[in-house]
Amino acid sequence: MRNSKTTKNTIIKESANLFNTQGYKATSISDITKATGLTKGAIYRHFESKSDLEQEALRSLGKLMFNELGQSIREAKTFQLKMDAIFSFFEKYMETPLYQGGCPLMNAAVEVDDTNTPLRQQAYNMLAQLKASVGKLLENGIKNGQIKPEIDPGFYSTIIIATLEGGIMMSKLERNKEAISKTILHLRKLVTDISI
Amino acid sequence: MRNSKTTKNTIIKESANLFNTQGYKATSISDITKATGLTKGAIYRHFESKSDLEQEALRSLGKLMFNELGQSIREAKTFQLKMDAIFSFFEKYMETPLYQGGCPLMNAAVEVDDTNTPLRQQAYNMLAQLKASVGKLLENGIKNGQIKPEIDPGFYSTIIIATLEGGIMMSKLERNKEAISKTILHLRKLVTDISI
DNA sequence: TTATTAAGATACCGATCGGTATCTTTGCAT
DNA sequence: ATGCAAAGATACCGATCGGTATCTTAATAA
Repeated sequence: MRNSKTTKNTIIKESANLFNTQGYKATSISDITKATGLTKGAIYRHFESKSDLEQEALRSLGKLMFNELGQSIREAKTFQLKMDAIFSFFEKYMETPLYQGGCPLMNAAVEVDDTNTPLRQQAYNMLAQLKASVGKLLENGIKNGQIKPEIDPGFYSTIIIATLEGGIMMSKLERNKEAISKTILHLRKLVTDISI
Repeated sequence: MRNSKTTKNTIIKESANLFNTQGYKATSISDITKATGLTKGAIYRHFESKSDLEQEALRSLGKLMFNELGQSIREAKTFQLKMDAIFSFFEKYMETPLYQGGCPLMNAAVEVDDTNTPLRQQAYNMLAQLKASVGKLLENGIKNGQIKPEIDPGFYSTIIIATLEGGIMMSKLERNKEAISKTILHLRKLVTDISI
């Protein structure tokens, strides 16, 4: 019947775009009806509440992000190339057609960090997953003798993510790639420094 | 008459706290009446619109930030100590009584970066000012023979700010100082590296 | 002491918020 | 072709939004 799954996905995609650009609280169901061409009644048939939709939207953005990131990493064969893949992924945040509004992790994190909502827990989990991914890469780099064994994966994954996210924030505000490009240049040097 | 200036300052301070924790759009005038004990009529006697109040609140947060930062820097006498002053200032963001909700620059930036509001321009100016401050410090360090002359102040000020802001975002989300402490440890090493 | 005037309170405005009860339409199984 | 169940539209709910007109209260100058 007017394919339920398809429309649900449409709602998630359109609302994810709105949430990620305007913010979660600042985006109304009315905004989503305009973006989807559906009515409020139709939307509430697929989602229990706005909070429910927010969570599904962020989950969708997270999947998009980690799928793309994971694929890029998998395709790169050496440690240095895998790190490069991460860097170019984040550099493309400024113009990626994957989703608009910048990094979904940062957007959600800054909006909800002072709350105790399901969305906050979700953002927290996204950050943990990202840290684990980068950390795992560094661990493997050590195992394979590509990185100096004395480096701490937990430490460097934090440094790398913080630098990237900060660079994205600055580039989004300045509306050019300067900041993110500089931070990535710096991180490439960092990777060289810890490489054998 | 019931000191106008004092009440205006109260409104700015209380609303700044709310804006910086809950977000600008997510904070209603009603929230501000509850926080100040004043009525809507009283608030609108001092501010033309909510947007006006938002701008004055962010301006107030910016002043607080730059005054405190500027004083810490002025009190430190060597380049390395001045950089240290910046780092400890940002490390204290997690628990400072100066204001709640984390870095006002990042909070405003992430909320408004996809808009074309006066608030966005204000956040942009704050970032420019912060970059200029750190850049100036690096320039002086070169002049005084404390930093290697080949380093680019614009480059390093971007790196330093991005890393700090990213660290704050992570620490706010994780609700502990781990991330910001790690990023600062990394930046201290960076400062050592570019020092003579 | 009183007149003046600014500060603050009260009561309201239309619009929009998230949400829902109910009706209509559509696609599919029979 | 027809009955049925699911998808979507319509019309509404009370609450709250930003904002304002008007009234009351209080500080000050005379």
